[in-house]
Amino acid sequence: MEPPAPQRRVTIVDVARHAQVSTTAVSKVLRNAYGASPEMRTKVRRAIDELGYRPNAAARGLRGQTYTIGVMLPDIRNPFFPEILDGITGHLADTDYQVFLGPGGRNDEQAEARVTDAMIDRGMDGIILIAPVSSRARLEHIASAVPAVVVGRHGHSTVYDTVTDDDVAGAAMLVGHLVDLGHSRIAHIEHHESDPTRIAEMPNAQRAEGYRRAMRSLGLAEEIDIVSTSYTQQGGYEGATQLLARPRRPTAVFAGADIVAMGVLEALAEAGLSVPGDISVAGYDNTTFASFGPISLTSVDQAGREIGGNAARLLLERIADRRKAPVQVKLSPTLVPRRTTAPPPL
Amino acid sequence: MEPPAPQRRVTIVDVARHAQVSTTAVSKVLRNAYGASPEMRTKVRRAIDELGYRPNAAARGLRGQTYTIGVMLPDIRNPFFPEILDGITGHLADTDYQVFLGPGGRNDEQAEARVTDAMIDRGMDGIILIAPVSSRARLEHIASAVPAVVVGRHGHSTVYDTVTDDDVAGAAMLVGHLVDLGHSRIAHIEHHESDPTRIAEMPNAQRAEGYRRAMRSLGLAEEIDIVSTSYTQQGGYEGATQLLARPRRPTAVFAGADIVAMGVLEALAEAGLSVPGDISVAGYDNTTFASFGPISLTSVDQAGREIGGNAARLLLERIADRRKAPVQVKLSPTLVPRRTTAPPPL
DNA sequence: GCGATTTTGGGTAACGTTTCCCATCGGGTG
DNA sequence: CACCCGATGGGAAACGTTACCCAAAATCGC
Repeated sequence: MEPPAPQRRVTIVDVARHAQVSTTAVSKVLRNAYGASPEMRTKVRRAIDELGYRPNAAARGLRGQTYTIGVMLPDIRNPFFPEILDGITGHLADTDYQVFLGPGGRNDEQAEARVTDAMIDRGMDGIILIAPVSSRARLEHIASAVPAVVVGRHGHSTVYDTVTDDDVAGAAMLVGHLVDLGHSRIAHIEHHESDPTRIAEMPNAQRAEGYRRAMRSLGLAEEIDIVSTSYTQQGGYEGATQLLARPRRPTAVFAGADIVAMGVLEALAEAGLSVPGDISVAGYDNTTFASFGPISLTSVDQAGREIGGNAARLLLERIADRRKAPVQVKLSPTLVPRRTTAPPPL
Repeated sequence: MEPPAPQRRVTIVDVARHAQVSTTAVSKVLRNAYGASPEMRTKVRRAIDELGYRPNAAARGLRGQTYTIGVMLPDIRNPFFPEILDGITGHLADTDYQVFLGPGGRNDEQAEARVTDAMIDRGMDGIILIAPVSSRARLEHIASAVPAVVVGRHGHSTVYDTVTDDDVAGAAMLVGHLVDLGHSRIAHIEHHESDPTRIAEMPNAQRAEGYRRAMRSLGLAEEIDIVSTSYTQQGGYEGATQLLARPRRPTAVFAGADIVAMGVLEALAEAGLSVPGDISVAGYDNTTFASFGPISLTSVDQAGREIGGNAARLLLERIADRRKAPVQVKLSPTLVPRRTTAPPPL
């Protein structure tokens, strides 16, 4: 008794033999290439179905395309990514491309390098980098090896396309909202960024800049008050603690990200302050939990699906023509007022 | 002026020439295979570094391994997955394997099939399926094509290993906790499952079963009250609405998942009921937002990292020996009491 | 009708690795 | 000193697909 033979996979040769044609013909049919008559097509397709043939991606990759798109995701916990991903997969659903996600590590350039290298090694046809923290040079290096689209990094490049949300405008909208409610002492918690090559490109910097500009243009330059921590719950907690220690406490806190706002809410609750009665709080990203009843956080919604859809579209265009001129798409966020913002106490 | 040649990638042949050895020798060094002297190894490694050579995964895949592990993720929004993923990547960090995530679709067997087929087409060395909804037959089919580990499906198989959390025990712990607080009218919101081939295998069914058994063994068989909706926020909202319409309202609601509990909290808030003053609420999964200050949801923590770590370990073992006997690992959850549960109103 | 052109189909050489061999070389054994 | 053996290195054939050709047949233009 032999062990059951590990059943060799059906190859293009098997299909060719079964359909009584050449492998070239089968290949042409598979790729909808020129040079196959309608009868040939139906004959081959029938053989494919009968044998349950599926092309071997490795063999294809050796010759060129792998029909695979890589999406680098630095932090899978960021609840904002699913929206982008939906946009990407939605756009790619009708194509032959398959999307795979490469998990990076939070703020970890090395992990990003590892993942992107792995994608390149695997001959992926294109890469979408979501909010990468890698240096500009590194991004250009990647893009020179494979068609790439960068999401969430402001700043132009000659080799890759970018899709961003207008963070400056979003921050300004939020400040406007708070001012309309009657606030003037509005503080901001930002993510600390030290690397000079990245500084202006990162969304956190843009949000802080949008905050500054809006405050100035609304005549509140004197009230500008920024605390630098990080875009984490912990960062929000610490930031709020610092703000509460101010002699003149702010009446509203604009946290640079929803997760930061969570930390702020926690600190305020511990301090016995009510939201929005004593102090208003707003986040950014409109993540899933922002809408949860007990939280109901005022936030700014980035058009996640559109970001993803645009990224996918640009990538396909770049795959089709690697030397096309790079495009920058900037989308507009929308304000989502909820129950954590209200007029300041009298 | 030529356009800059698209700079051919460095191949094993280039390395061999540069080191003045055969490609065979380079290959041996790369794979730490037998038949290369120490001097040969250093010489080749130097050439690899100098040229910045990286092996082409497609070519490797054509001959055998791709050093790629696929993780199928049906719902990227489920905030419980990152823990599992951390466990997986942590376990695989020191190996040559690279992890890629394949996004499925919520409760979408077809999407799962598409992703898993794509993984097989790409010659991935092994696949981890997280909480798949596919039929048993389909899972066995996958596992017969490639080493596979299934996470979150109870029920044994002869071809794949499984890693699960003891959902029956987790549900029982939660019921015990509520009973200890003094509750007896404890209702449960479950995810409706109709497919008979899956029914006993799915975690939702196990949680409901754990609830039933615990209620019975605590002498509360009469009080068993299950509402069947779905594991979504909407499902929680609807479930709670149904429960509030009961003539004898429950004093505690055990939602089958944290996200369900969010819907419950929303419905209760709308009904003007306070939590936990009027009614206690508990979830399951201990997702990130459960710990947020304003929510502070009592939940059950699955040992996510351990689940992932075990899955990765079992997969590597199975890759090493495809005919080893299948293993079932069942881990124990822990209760995380927070502020949404308290003694019932008098 | 006849040369020119288009359509149709296939042969075959890559692509970059791995793996199965075999050849060579030193040195130990009888 | 003949023989054998282990260690070391390399030649060459796959792996499954695509793309560049070329040949034959069918169609077209006049």
